[in-house]
Amino acid sequence: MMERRRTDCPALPPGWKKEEVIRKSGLSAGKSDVYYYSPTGKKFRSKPQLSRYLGNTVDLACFDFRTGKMMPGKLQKNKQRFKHDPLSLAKLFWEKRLKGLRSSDVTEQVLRTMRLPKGVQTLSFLAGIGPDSSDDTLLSAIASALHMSSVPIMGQTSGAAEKNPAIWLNTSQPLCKAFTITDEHIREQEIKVHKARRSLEEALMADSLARAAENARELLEGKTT
Amino acid sequence: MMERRRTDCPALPPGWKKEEVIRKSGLSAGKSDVYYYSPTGKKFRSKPQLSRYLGNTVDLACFDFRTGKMMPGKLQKNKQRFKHDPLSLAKLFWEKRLKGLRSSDVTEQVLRTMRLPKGVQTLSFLAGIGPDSSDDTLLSAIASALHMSSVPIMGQTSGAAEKNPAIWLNTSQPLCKAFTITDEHIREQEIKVHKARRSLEEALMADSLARAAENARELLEGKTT
DNA sequence: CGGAGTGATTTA
DNA sequence: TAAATCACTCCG
Repeated sequence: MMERRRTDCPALPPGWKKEEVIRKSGLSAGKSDVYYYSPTGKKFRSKPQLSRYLGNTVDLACFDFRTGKMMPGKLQKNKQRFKHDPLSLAKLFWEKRLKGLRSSDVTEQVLRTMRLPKGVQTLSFLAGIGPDSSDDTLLSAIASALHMSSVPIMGQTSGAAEKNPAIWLNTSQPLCKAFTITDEHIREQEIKVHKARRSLEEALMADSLARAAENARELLEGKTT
Repeated sequence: MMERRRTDCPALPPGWKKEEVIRKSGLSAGKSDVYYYSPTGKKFRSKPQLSRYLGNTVDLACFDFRTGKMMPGKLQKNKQRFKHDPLSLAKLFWEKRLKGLRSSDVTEQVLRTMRLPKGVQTLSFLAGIGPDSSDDTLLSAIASALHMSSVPIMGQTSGAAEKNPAIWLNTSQPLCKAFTITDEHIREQEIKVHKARRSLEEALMADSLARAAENARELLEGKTT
């Protein structure tokens, strides 16, 4: 059920165990904490603490506390290394999105996630969008464009949506977003999951759009510069 | 200038405070971080974060986060720095992309698109020499992203769906988004908090999207500045 | 689990 | 390159 199993850690001397505990609530819900246990059962919560204990018996310079593995490329600059490897990029994408989820301050999380990287932001001026516009504008512009051009409109929405007062629908417009939030009975864990999924959705969209827009920008600038 | 006293910030609404903290160790020792505190005590660590919170309540275009003062000559953001006729170029661009819209096998397309280094992506869609020998990759990515973002999460509790985002990829949905959060139980202590958060979330998102969609509609219907 | 403090990454 | 933003560690 839970991710609380202590696993062997090959990167450390025999007998050392690693454990990862997922945070269940609060601002950092979904994030995890990593612990290590010495052969004698002593718990270690950070790399410095581990280092102090092991002294020079083990060189932790390349030891990545979170993953529990030795990272040859020394420092955490490994991230940089992967940046240009397409496969790693794809992996990182999912990993990042799935992990960097905040559940509590959802409002800000979502808005921040929806903020588009440079590519799209640059594009926004192409779309003639005013200074006031948020990045959402561009997202919607794209969405609308797609919609108006080739995406068929299926039926509106389920009855659930219609009943909900929080819903926002504008049938006169190509882009509709409906929020249906029913909270009769709440179970916190459930919320986290749902919110996390929503964050994931947004993340996926933003990321894909960012990449696409980046190309667009390059194209357009290449033509005009 | 020095330590870490919270000072009033005249450039912001009454009650906002500014603080500068010098980093005392590590590689970045000696550098400083600037924080702001809302009247309610919430801490802000960057201008974007501040912006998101203040919304259009305060125009931060000229606000210099580090100094805490308005700098009239500082308009770095959202400014017209486009080169030729961006609007038509952009329109043309999207229009072209839209024609090759494909809804099948979007999963793979998205993944492939995300894997491609941006240089390759640009080339492939410019020259039509991509792996799929079409220049629809970008658009498909966008379409997929939109689909993903648009796929409502109905109340269903498919475990598969929760764990595999790709499952959403092939759904055909209008550009309507329905968020359904089904709550069962929640610890009483947290009910208020969560409800408050959701309310805020709804309000912000609905408003943001409404404005965005409106802008998009006007833009695409030919509104020319 | 929170969050101040610092590293890492992105932007200008 | 530095500055700004963001992410994460680490310890209470």
